[in-house]
Amino acid sequence: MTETLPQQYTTDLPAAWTPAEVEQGMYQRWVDNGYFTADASSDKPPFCIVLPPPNVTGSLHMGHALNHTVMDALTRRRRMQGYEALWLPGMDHAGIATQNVVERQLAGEGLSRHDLGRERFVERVWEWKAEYGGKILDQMRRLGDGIDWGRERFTMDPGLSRAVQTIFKKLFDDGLAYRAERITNWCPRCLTALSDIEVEHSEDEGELVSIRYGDGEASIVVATTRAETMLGDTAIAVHPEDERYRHLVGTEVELPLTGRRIPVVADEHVDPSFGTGAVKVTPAHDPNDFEIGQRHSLPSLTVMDERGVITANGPFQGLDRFEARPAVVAALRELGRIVAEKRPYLHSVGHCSRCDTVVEPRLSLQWFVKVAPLAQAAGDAVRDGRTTIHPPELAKRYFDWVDNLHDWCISRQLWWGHRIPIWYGPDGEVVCVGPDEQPPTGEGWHQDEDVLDTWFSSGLWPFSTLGWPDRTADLARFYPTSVLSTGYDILFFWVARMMMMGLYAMDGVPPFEHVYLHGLIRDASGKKMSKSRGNVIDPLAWLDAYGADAARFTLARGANPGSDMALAEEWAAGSRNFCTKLWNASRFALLNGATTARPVPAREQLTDADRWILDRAEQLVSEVDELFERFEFAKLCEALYHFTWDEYCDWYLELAKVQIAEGGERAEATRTVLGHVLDTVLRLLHPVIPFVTEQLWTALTGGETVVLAQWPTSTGVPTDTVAARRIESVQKLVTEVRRFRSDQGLKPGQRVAARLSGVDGADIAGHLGAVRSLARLTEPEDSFTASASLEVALAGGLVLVELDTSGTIDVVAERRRLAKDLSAAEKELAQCDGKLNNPAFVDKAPAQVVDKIKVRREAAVADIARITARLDALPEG
RNA sequence: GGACGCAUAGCUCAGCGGGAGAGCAUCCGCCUUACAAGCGGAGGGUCGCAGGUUCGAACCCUGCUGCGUCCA
Repeated sequence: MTETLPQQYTTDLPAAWTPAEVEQGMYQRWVDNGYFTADASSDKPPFCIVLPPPNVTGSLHMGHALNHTVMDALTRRRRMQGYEALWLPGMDHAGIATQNVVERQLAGEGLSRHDLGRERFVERVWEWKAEYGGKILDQMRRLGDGIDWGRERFTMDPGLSRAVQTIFKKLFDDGLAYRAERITNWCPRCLTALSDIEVEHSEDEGELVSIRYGDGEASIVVATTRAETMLGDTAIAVHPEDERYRHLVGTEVELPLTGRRIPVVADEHVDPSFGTGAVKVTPAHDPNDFEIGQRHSLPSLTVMDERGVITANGPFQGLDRFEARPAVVAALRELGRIVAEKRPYLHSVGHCSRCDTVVEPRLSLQWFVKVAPLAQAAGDAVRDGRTTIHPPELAKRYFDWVDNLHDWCISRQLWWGHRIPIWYGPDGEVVCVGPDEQPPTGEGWHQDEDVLDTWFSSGLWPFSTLGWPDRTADLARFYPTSVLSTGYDILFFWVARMMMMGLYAMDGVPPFEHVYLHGLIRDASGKKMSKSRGNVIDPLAWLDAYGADAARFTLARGANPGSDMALAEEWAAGSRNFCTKLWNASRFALLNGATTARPVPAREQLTDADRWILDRAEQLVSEVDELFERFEFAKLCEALYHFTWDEYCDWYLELAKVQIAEGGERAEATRTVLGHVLDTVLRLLHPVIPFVTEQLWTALTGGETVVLAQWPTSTGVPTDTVAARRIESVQKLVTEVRRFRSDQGLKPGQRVAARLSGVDGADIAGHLGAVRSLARLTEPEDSFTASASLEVALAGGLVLVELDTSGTIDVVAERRRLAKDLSAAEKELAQCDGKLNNPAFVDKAPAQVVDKIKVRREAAVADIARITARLDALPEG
């Protein structure tokens, strides 16, 4: 057979894989050729992932890199499986973050947003976006994201803004969006309300001050960590059953420093066992106090402005809240009102998740979404299995949240965002304006000043990006989406809200079939990465140093469901080594004429090694498939790594060398097996490491691209167990000889004459050439004198290997080697006897387990006898 | 304060009822004609502690300790 091998490809393959030189051009070719462009009109089954939109201000961090690797792998595999695969990109407008960035820029020019005015400021933000926004999109290209760039979306785009307005109107009309005066989480720095989950609690050091209110008989001690709020107290509350204070309920006591008299009220929500059992009530500055105030019709006295500066008349007016606190305490101390002070006092303090400023509960008029009915539906969709959460342990957390949800504060006192489509009339009219409606005009009409929470528009992402509210082809084709992949840290912020909004907007159809939640990235010692710790690893540094494939493989390989991932530079280097290994193995295969141009010959024309590696590849396909379906990225990477390195490279390539050396039909058959197995591996690896596999696969097959290659499927050929057993025997024999050689200090390259007996019984007579090649043994010649020997127990029987080491052997080393084997066998025997001598075990354990132990025992006994005999035969060392 | 998760080799993690595993790190020997980003070999663990269930527990149950996360 002298047919043409695809030589043009083999010679094209450089000696080394140089990702930096190849990746960008390769990526651009993929995009230009439209491989990632989804066709809504095809008749393929749909597969769709919407990208969790990164902030327009953001840049790529490891968490993104992980999530993108996952999404890309899922999408690429489906594409290869023949799905119409759409991975839809975009960004969100990040209200507070973006406004902050542009305000900082303005501050550099000595301006505030108020100097520009709302309209000009918003223009300015758009200008900023055009110039600096979306850096992350370019970084995504470097990662190799197989994304449909033609469908890129932005939450502030006209289409998505229209979706926001439409859904707001629907919520308003259904009575699910309402305006109310409530205590909300307020950031005195960002000057806006926040939703509950945008507040992060931490245990901070503060002070607990006990203050005596009233005098003499009518005095009550209350404790507080926020002394300055006492200026706004309008009552003291005690538990109605509390005997200590029963006589005071209904009376009034003097509020120090203010001269005001405030009532003592009885409220069941007061915990009589905490502190003195009496609490001060500041309805305008505390959510619990607000509730008490409502129940007892107490006035709400606001004593701070939006920046946290005291407004109450008196000596504290104009002080910041943190200056006012010690000042108030000092003044109270002077009056002899301080009963106790505990400092430092650890307690939970809320911080703005954006800027870390201590959140100030503030009474204000805000818009809310009534979430109860939406949350119920969102919970049910998961409960009844229409949407599956992976890993399932996280579903419980999801339920806990959606089942105990407070109404969602959606208005933000910002300028950058979707302005609330509510117009107020001169006579108190409130009109909600839909997307195709004209807002009312005329004297006294004005639009609500606030914008909507960014998460409100993000919540619409799975359908707004597909064209909703229009009934587009994309929407019909790709909704509900297949998988939503994101970190579990935004399960509530985003996933739960998309579930609520999707079910609400799309007639009860949930937005995803599967929700995959990956873990968080940590440093090598398991600590959270943060700028302050200085342990952040920049993914771009990895892309530069090791290539995109290595970075991706590292992340995918660490992605065990439900657990966080520790990362270190060595991990990436290891992945780079794997890519190099794959490269070199492919180069070897190609240099030796590996090909997919011919089909693999019929089984009976193949060797045990061929059949074994083909069967293993077959098993690998099913294993990888199953692991993909279960989102087990770490395990599927491990399986691919192990097969490629430990089986294909370490054994089959070595065995193939022997077969190719035979020449003729054997060599030709080997070339097709080499080629087909490599082809399978490259296709299986492509979703995770797209670049190197593309170059190798096109070189191997001459095909246009592996991006569109067909995903491997099982052929259904049954495993050849005889071939597998023989190869395992060869592996064991070779390994034992190598071990002997190493123990005896024989150089790896040194060829040693050897005589093998018992190979027929062990059923490996056909593999002597391979054994000799892999163990570096040569045929015994006439002068052969066995100076050393070892026995290897194989599945079929014992093999004796006699070696001519042309000299003496290291008796001490050999004795040590045998002693070790003996000790292992004795331990095995003891273990087996321990079980078999236990009547309860023999009686109750399943027969197959008992039989297995018996077989193991027999083997151990035989080993002991054999090794003991050899030790006895050994000369004194 | 409530809930959950995790404790397995030096490090990071698999395994979750019947012979303790991987990657990295370590030690020894090698530039053996694809690969020193490599090859061959080796060492290393009372599977957090204490009970219990079971013929049998790293694995199931209870308690404890330590660490972490989420919610208040």
